[in-house]
Amino acid sequence: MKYAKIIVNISHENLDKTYEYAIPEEWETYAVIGAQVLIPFGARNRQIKGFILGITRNPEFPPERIKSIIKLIMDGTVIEGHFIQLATWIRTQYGSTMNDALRTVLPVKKTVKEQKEQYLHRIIDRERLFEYMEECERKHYTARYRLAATLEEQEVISYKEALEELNISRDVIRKFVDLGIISISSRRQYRNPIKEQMQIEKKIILTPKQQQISDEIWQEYQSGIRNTYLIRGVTGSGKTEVYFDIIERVVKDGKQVIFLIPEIALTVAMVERFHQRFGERVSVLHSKLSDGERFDQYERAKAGELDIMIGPRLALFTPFLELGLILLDEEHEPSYKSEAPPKYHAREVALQRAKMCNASVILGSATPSVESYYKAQCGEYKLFTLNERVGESRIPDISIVDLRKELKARNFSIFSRSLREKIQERLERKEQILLFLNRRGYAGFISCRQCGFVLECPHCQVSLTEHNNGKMMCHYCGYEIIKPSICPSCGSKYIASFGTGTQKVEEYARKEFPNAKILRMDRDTTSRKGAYEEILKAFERQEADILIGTQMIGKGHDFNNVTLVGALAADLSLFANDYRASERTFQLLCQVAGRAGRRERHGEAVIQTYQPEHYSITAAKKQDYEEFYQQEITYRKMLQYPPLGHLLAILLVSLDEKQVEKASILLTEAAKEKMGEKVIGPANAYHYRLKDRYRKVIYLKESDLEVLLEVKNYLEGFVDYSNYFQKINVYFDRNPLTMY
DNA sequence: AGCACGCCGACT
DNA sequence: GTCGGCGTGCTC
Repeated sequence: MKYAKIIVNISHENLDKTYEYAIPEEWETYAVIGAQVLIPFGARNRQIKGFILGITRNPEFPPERIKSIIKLIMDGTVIEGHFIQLATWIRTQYGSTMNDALRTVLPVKKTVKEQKEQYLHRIIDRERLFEYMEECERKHYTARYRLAATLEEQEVISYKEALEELNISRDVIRKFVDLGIISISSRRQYRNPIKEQMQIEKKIILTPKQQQISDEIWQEYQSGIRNTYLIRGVTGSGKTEVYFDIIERVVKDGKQVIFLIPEIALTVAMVERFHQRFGERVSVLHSKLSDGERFDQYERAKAGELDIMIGPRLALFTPFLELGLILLDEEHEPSYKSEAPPKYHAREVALQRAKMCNASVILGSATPSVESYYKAQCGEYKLFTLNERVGESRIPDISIVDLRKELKARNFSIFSRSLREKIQERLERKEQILLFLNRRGYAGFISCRQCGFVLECPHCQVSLTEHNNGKMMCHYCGYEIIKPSICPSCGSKYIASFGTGTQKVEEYARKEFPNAKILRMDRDTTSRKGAYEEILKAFERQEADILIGTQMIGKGHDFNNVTLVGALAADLSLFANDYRASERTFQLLCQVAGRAGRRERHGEAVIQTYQPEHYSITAAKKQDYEEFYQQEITYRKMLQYPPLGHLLAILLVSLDEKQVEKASILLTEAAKEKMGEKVIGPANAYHYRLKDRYRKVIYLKESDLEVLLEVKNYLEGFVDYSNYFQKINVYFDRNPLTMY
């Protein structure tokens, strides 16, 4: 008798394990890994769906208690065992529940998750509710009273809130629905269909260099070699043309292609270009599509109606049957890393999927991630470089302004003298200006405005961040000191937290340039739907002279009339408290400088900084990736940060402060047993208290990935086994992009 | 998630 | 005694 290990199709943590079922003989040939099955579950044997994760002859569960599979579900949604395998790989690599891993990989399970955002609405008036509350009080229905009292105050509360904060069981909520006191609603998603575009045949002739890259990759492909390629091409060098040429060849060969882009905001423009070149056999897949639309795209892909799928991360899981090539454009972008568990990196998963289906991978970027470039240097990836810009556009002149000198000259404004002059000039000439505030990862570090000194952790070489208790702290190891009042390096009293936001910049700009029309783009002004595009379009139509924004303004749109870009405080991201700060700063500065003078007009960029000698900034001025990389890799080597070592963040979250404290110590001890002093922490997370939950973080640093994954597996088991973790959520994040 | 079980206060 | 609310623990 054969038995199947099955995971049930209900999204709940308690059910995140496999159950063993007997396979009836008549189904044996179809019962393969990845197959969908109908099984009896629980005392009532209610029929639910599940997936086969493995097959065995020796069950772990007492055979006499094992039930049998009812039938296999073969309604066309035969999910390739391929995806189950990929989910298993993701689970072991990144540490998540199997359910979470399956949900990201399989479209079917996605819909289950969406029901989660539910709300309880009071549908009777307060008077009648009062009556009911009295009745509850009389009868000592404590849980019902709690819920009724809350509903008396607020008409709507979230399902989750009721369960967790009021400690109400689901039965009570169901009872309230039956009694007609409340109704339950769930949030819906918006439709966002693809606009059909007329197909315009455009044949572009590649430059010799572009052609050479395409030919070389194609030659290998044809002779059966599957490889990973990294194309480093400066902005405007025509990487896209190379992509298109290879895609066309792979498609003509009868294989399918996945083209990944970093963000949804960029899809529309990209899809248009693909439509013009490849016609109808192209589609998009992203989270803003409705369930139905998304389902259709999966179906079309499976039915062989599509050759190319474009989209952010999730497009990676398009069920193509003969995948030949995966491309990642702007491969260095942090949005390729998932923020929700499983916290996978699309680049790594792409490589894994490619390996499994015998496909090639092309990574492209003007400023590749240090990880990828390192692998290219080691010969693991094949590197191509495109150094020349195509057409007339030239690289802008970039100048660096030392803000310390501004202070000495008693200029306390956020605009240096030279930037102010240049802005004035552009305003007179009716040209446009982008002001860029580099706020990513900004975490309240302290710097000296006289000498540029930044307080750093002596153990981790990241900047310390300020806490409201007057202390400075390291979020890797928990090291802390009392906030100094004078600069430890030069004794100046101009030492303060660097806290300029975009609103402040706007205020200052209005004061300095009262006649200029100013637009601001940040999280506040773009929270409304479509606001992002509106602001960009308005600026494109030259309805404003100055656009102020964060890294959002660095991407996508080409502004013809912009001839000046100012990075107001390049240091802001340089001293974010994570080891990728330098890399990110260099990438942002290169990108944003590239926004100046995209076409015939010549552009200029001004970088204001307290750290003019920092290699991220000097290399950005020269637009010299090689120089930046050499510096950065030495530093990573020294501290064993990725790509030379591996880092695993473990985040513990709980409503109970004491419990999370205790659990974090236990987990640290367990980790230390396995890998000794390579365990750092536990420390309080940067947002120690977030949404009423307490958060502790532990870091593991290890050069051997296999060893690290082994320890991670051990700790996962430890968490499952130990009683101390019942009310604690434990999240794993390997090579995190954000620091906790 | 859904169901059974057992505890406990309230009601006849 | 019996009924019903409410929390807990299990599901192959």
